[in-house]
Amino acid sequence: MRPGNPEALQQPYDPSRVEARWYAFWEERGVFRPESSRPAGGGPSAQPFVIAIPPPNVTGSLTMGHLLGDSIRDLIVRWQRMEGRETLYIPGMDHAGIATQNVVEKKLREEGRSREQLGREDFVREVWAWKEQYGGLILRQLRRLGVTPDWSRERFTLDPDYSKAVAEAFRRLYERGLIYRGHYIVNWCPRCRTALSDEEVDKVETQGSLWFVRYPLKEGNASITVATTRPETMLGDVAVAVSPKDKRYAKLVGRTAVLPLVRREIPIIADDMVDPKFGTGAVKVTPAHDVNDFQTGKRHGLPELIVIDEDGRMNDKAGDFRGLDRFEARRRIVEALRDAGYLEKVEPHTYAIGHCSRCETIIEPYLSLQWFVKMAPLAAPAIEAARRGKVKFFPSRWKKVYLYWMENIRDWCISRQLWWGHRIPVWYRGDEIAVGLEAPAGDGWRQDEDVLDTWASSWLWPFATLGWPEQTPNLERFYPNSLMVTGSDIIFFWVARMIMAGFEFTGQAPFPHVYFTSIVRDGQGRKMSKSLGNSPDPLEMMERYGADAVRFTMIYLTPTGQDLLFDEKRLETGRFFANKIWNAAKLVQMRLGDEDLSRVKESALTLSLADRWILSRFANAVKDVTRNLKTYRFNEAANALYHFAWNEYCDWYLELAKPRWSDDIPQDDARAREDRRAARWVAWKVLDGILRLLHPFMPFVTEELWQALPHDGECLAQAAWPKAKKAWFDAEAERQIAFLQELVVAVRNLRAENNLPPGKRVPITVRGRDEQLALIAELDQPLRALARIELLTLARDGSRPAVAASAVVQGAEVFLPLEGLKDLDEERTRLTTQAAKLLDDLEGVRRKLRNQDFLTKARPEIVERERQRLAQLEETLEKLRRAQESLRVSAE
RNA sequence: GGGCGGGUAGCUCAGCUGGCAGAGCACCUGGAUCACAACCAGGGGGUCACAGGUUCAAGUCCUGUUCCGCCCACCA
Repeated sequence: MRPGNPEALQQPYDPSRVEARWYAFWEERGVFRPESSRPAGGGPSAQPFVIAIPPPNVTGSLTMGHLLGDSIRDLIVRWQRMEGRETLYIPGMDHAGIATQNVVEKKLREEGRSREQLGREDFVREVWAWKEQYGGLILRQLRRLGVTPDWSRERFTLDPDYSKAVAEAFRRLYERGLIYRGHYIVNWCPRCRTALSDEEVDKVETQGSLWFVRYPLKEGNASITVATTRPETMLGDVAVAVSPKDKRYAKLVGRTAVLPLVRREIPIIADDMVDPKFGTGAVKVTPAHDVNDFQTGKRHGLPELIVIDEDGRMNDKAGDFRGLDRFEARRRIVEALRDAGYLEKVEPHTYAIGHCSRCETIIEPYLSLQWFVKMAPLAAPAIEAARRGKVKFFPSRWKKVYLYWMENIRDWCISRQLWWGHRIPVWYRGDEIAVGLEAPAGDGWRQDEDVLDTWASSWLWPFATLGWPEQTPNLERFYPNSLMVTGSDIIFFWVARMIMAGFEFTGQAPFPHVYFTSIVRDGQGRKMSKSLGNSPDPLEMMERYGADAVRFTMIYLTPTGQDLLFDEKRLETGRFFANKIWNAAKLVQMRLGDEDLSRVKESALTLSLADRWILSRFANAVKDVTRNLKTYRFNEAANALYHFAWNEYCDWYLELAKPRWSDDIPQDDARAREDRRAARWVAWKVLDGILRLLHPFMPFVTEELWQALPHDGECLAQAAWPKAKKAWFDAEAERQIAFLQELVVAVRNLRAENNLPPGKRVPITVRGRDEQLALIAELDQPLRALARIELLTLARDGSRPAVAASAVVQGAEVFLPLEGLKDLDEERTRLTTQAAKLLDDLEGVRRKLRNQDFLTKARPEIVERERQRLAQLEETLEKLRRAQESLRVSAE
């Protein structure tokens, strides 16, 4: 097929022109639909490749973190598609309960309205309106990045179908007795005014105080002193506890203390939870405001006295302190205790305080009626799966983190006191309870007021997006998914729970592999965040450097299993690389001639040494890139491709090819014309291969170039992934070209070290073995160009220039005459330094080879290699010395 | 308190199965050579955190120390 794009390749490369044009082209062709990559006649053995996007928050916009994750996912998706697998990439969004409600409430506040004013129904309507108008920005941004999910399958976690799945999951768990409702201490955010799961609480080490407060006994003058970090909760104290083993307090157990300030009488009890070594060994017990105390209270049948309300203010039970914010109350209470002589002392104390992961407000342990999922039964198969390798983590160390969490799992509080989300599918009528999405028949049913934790819907993502609970053809074909790619920061929130849900609801793991991406940090290693303002705007990055450059660079930079320290300047790597490929393609296009190379058979060509070399290197690159993709070493894959394309194909092959495809080749020189044809074909073939390999990294520029060159097929995005042809591997050609490369480098080096301008052509004499001289003769022309040689003399023996700089390459001597130069000191110094280094190396090798243990114990090929190295070093040194000698002589 | 990861060139990091320490950026020198100055050519730069050990051989494996980062954790 002839070039599809007649437009000349512009220069320099301008990503914005190219990137605007291809997305619609792919979309129109249906490239993103799984059917488009379904292999013809693909039987049941042809396993599809399925991956789901971690649904971004509907409120979200693209961050640098997304840029990495989405680049990696699309890299894999495009690669798998080119491998010929039926490929499905499922897009969608998360309704993100708290986050979204917060955003809309904030907007209302700015408008002087509130959700309470609106009421539940209108508020929810308001959020939907917001979603339609502003939501999903992130998905539109993903198009700019060039990612290719099947948009026709986009899902939202609040879609009717999805909501059905969520309610059904709840119902099944309820029927199995894995869901219960009860009064327990939960993590409460007084600002969001909702319960949270343990995972939604960030613990922050904080320098606080330990207050020692004296509680007088009811009878006598004695007292007992407790230590507390939260004096304000003393208003809710219902007991003082000591360790049953603690002799100091043994005779106080059973007696009654009087709570200071409020003068309430409370018992002194013994309980094992008390550590006699901490504080005074006596603990105030506040069942309504502390998890431990709650359990102690249950054990001893103590009342639960709530003194802080859901806004974090002291309530009516708090007497004089009622209405105060909890921290203000703390100050006042400490003050009052001090004034009344109850405060014994204050010690500095460091401890971890929980903060709301959404709004940073300090969490209040709060006694309330909530819904919970019993997790241990769900964890069991998920633990088993990880242990047996049914689910594998990359990097593997996450397995340990996952298992530790799973094995110590606690029940999950899933009710949220919000309005935006899946309303809990439970209905009440008097003492009756019914579970289901719809109200049961009959009057008087009232639905639970709360909604579900967002993660209690997204944990169904891998199968609810495919139609579960219905046994749809999609579910049948595309479940389980093939891979999950996400950040390790949501391993517990989401990954672990998806695995549990997979087993619980579908009887199998939702995916066999989980790849965790790097966390993107700024140059100083700080996590990128909106509040710090240290995250560059991804859209701006794409405008400035191109989406291709951003994608490539992020992948090129991401270390396996390590954080990624991002610096905008690094994006130049990708931009320059795109430009390099662009220019290489321009050169090749200019030199291809009129023949349609995509129809030329390799077998009809006579390949030169350089051709065989680059095809061999290309086969190696294909192997390398593919292997690194398979093992999730994406940076290595990018690296291998970068270096092959730039340092081998561009730096050497194209240079070697240039003289061969000159326009000046006479009509009647059949051999030269044949050779030109081979060079054209190989240059095109390898470039075509590079574009294919590079396409998943840089989809836009590669599609543009591929279309502009001879190509087979209509669309690079649907072209086949290159194969490393066995016949192309050619160790001999690689060895031979390596020699010539060393030779060229040696000449350039001699020139530079002796201050000869790089442009000046110099006469060079090479003395070496027949084979070496033959090789040089074979590539005579390109060598002259590469090393800027004007006259290349090959000498098997004796003859050498009288005054010359010299180097030794694999035993061959290279001479560069220095007759015209007065000062030979530079060359002398150079030779001396080189000889000294050589001598060092030589000594090392000799020491090794003198070592009997090395000779007997090292693998034979290692010993052999050292022997050869010794011989070569000796030969080189010898020749270097002769060169030194000749310079000395000539100086006299 | 428990666990995990890291410390390699000025900076950011590769280094996979133990076998001649690497890349990009930065720096220095030279260069308008007809794909590319977003380029090309050449160069300097290392106590592989520290201390032991295993091994013929250690950046790589083991032990300890130290510094940095992260995660988990109901001592009030």
